[in-house]
Amino acid sequence: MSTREIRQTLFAQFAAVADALAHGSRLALLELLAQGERDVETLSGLLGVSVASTSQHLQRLKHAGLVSARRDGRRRIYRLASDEVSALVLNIGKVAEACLASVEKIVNQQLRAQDEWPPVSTDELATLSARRAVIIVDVRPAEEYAAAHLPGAVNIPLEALRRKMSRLPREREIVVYCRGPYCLLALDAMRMLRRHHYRVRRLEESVPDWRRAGLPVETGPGSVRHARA
Amino acid sequence: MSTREIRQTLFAQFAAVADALAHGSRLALLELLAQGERDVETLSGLLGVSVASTSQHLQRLKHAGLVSARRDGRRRIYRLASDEVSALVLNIGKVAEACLASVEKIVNQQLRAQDEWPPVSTDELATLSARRAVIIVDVRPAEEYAAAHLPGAVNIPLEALRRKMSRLPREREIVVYCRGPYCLLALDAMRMLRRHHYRVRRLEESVPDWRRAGLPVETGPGSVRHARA
DNA sequence: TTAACATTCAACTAATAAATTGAATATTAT
DNA sequence: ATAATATTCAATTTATTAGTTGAATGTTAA
Repeated sequence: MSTREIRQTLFAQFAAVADALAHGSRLALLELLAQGERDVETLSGLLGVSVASTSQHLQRLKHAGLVSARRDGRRRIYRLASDEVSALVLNIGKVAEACLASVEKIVNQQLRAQDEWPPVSTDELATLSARRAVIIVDVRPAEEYAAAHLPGAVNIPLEALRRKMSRLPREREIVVYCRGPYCLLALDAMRMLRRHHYRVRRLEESVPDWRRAGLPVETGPGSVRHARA
Repeated sequence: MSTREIRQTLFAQFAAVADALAHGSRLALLELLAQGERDVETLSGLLGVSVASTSQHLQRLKHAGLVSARRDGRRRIYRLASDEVSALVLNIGKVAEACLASVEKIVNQQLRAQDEWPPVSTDELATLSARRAVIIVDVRPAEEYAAAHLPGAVNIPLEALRRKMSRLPREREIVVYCRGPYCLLALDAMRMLRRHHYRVRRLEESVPDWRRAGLPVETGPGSVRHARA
């Protein structure tokens, strides 16, 4: 195999990975799978895309090696091949922000502008959390919280927030997080909490980043105490 | 603009970036442009792809915001929009290595296997270089060396190496580098030097990484002394 | 065994992409 | 002005892709 052939083969394979990423739905699927494994129908629902279409996108991702699948009864459960994949998706987002004016505009006007205060950094959160100065709220769906969440975080899915908000004390600052910087759940939560005069900031990092950084995550469902009306 | 629309727009734009990367020739173009700006004809020659095709690939990259172009006389000079783009290309390579068995095999058998000793790390090189324990050899073409090279490196393009090798002292260890981990120039150089009983290792990082890490690079052509027969 | 279910497969349509060719454009040199 | 040059544009062919529909597969529950 000549030097030239090796180079061409390598870059062609890299291109195959990029090709697998080259569709909005597939990127959204990877963002979801970064939170934990899921079956096809659930993904289809969360995405708002037909089951057949979702299945085919998942198969393309699998063919590119970015996800793997296993059977569980009559369901097929897909999972990310590696946390590196979600880092790659974030990297694409970062480059898109840097290189595409249209993206930069959306991010600044629609996402960043909601943040009256700058997002909390991972380091800062560690400090605040250690001296119990903040309440960490995970606003993702219960399944994703159960798969992995930040140590000490409580789970209040966005859809339940209005109902359960009253349990949150107003004295302590609240830090919300969701699936990552391009997930909008935390922004919606922040807006809602601010309207009710909570002090709330956002954590940009999320579980996949946290785990990739070698920091510990907790697993298991939210407490029954919180889940009761 | 609804939350859902924002999310879909964002991911669609991210997908456009991935789409721009989804071709072997375009990834190879980005690797070349990461070394410094270049005109279309030169890129076409280095790539071994027709001028028209090269031009069209460059335009797609430009449309995605990954490169920019300026005129210089009758030439059109393309350059990377940001060093982040070359980091993204490396990230894709890394994920491809982790996720695609075929890539992992090629990298291990064809690239890594050539390294009898592990590559030099950036930190190690800094130490070795500070006490003049090594000679750093940049085996890229002269234009790329001139655009930016590691401090203290001498330029011996691979094609000139056989002729100029004798100038290298055998007492000191040699560290070679080229365009990055997926460029094969340094490997060829290493093989050639080892056949002539030089002690030689490889630096995996390259100029774009070096610069992105905030380390200083030098510019300017190689010395006349070295260029003379 | 049969029915119900989750997922995949196969076939189809419409849209998009890659490479090639020759013409068109813009800049410099004569 | 005119010729030469570097690049882009336009048109073409061929191949690939996304989404839809309905049938096929494989698993569990009745």
